[in-house]
Amino acid sequence: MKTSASARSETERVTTALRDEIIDGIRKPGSRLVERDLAMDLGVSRVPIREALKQLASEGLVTPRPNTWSTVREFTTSDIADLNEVLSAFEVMTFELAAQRHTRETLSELETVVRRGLEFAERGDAIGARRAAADFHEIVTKISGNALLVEIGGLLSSRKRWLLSQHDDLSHVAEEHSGLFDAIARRDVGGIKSLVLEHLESSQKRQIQHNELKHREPPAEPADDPERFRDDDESDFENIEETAAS
Amino acid sequence: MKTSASARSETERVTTALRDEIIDGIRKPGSRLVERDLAMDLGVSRVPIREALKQLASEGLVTPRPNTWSTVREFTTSDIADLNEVLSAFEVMTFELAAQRHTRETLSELETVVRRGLEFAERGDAIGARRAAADFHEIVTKISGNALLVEIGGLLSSRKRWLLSQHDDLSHVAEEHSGLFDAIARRDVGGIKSLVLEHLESSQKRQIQHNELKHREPPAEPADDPERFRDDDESDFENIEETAAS
DNA sequence: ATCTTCCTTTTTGTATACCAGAATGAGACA
DNA sequence: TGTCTCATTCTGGTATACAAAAAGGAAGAT
Repeated sequence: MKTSASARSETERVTTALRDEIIDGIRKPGSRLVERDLAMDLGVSRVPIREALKQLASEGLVTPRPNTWSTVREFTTSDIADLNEVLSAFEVMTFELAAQRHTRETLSELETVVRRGLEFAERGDAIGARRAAADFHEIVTKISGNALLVEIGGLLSSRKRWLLSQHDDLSHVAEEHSGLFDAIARRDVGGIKSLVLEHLESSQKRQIQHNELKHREPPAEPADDPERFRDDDESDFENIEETAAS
Repeated sequence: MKTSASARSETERVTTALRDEIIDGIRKPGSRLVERDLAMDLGVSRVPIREALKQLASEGLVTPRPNTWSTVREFTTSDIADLNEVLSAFEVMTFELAAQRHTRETLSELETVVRRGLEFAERGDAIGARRAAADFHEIVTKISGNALLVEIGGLLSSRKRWLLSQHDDLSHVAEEHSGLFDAIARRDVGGIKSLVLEHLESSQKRQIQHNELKHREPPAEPADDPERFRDDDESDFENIEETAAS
């Protein structure tokens, strides 16, 4: 039961398990993540749990609070706006680089995934389509040839997966990926930017549309902030100034 | 002085200490980071050390290897190229947003730092100038108003500090920061991009100039990647490895 | 002399137990 | 009703132990 699959360490297994549970909505936003409980749940000691929680915190899926339990992150509309904003810069860059640097092999790998995505979408397999969509972006990042970009892509991948999990109409996504693939294939470095931005924008619209419908009930506090400013959570985050001293 | 009272946890203290030692070159690239030894060195148990190492690995300052010791990261020219590439997208976005979203208060805070940088540079205080330069970028990121951008900026900050530590002529940097500040102040969203790119480029030139070639081999893969050259000259001598450990 | 193979050492990964201190939550008190 | 106090709950950290994996070296084979 615990020896599920190809995982090299307990920490990794735990991290993967928790991440999936959070993204799949099994762990509700705002719910407590208590180390001892998780340790018993997953049949390991507190050590791997601690490391997993730290990792997931860095991926933005859990909200740690000093000296107390962590919680499953509650994404606000402003969080999502920030994410889309960042994505619009990073993805453009990634695709432009990929269009320049792809090779025969990497391109055919990408084509396979695009095809798979289209098939899944056509026959209504949301889970498969989502996986293909995530794979597509991951492979494009790899093709970009920039190791740091891959790293950042990995950091953002959980959030991206979360975004994808928020809307179920994946057919547009698959088609747009197909168009993006074509642009990469013909090395259309100049034209790919607008395609990427359109892709993000249309994806964004579907998020909002879908999001407003499933308005989750406040787990604790109805922290509704229509403004751009974040009200709560000013405590964590590295203190910017602090060490000034001089 | 160095260890100001602002450290909240052992892990944080350890992380800061190790990070500084690595960036300042006290810990040589490639040297071993053994948990038990570090624990004794820094007078703590293995747990904070482990967490610090994990953190620093995510910041790209240490290279972890499964089931063995970590090492201080050896930056290759390709690593630096990747970093500059990412930075050129990241910083442009950051500054464009900052130019749009700054307020009276944040602007004056920024001005203070710019002034400080100029003063330090003028009187040849490299350490102070470097700190001011790092602060400048950090504050601009904050002004951008995008929490995720701040997060990514934090992740990249160690690498940026490392870059800064590689060249000692900080007067250009301070002056360019002053120019960037002006552009932000006058909300010159259209014109700031070229300024940022120039800033990065000139900084990059000084890096190369100062940076003696110390390469390592890129991951074993035949570079089917003709566009891009990262000047591989021969060498890759049996690197110094952990000659010292002192 | 160089390449394998085997064995010892080193070091991490994980478990377990325990403690101090901070945050929480509930009850006492004004 | 509000706030103060205090027990409880958790985390952050220490210490210790042990299995498993990698590294390093030595013996043996070619």
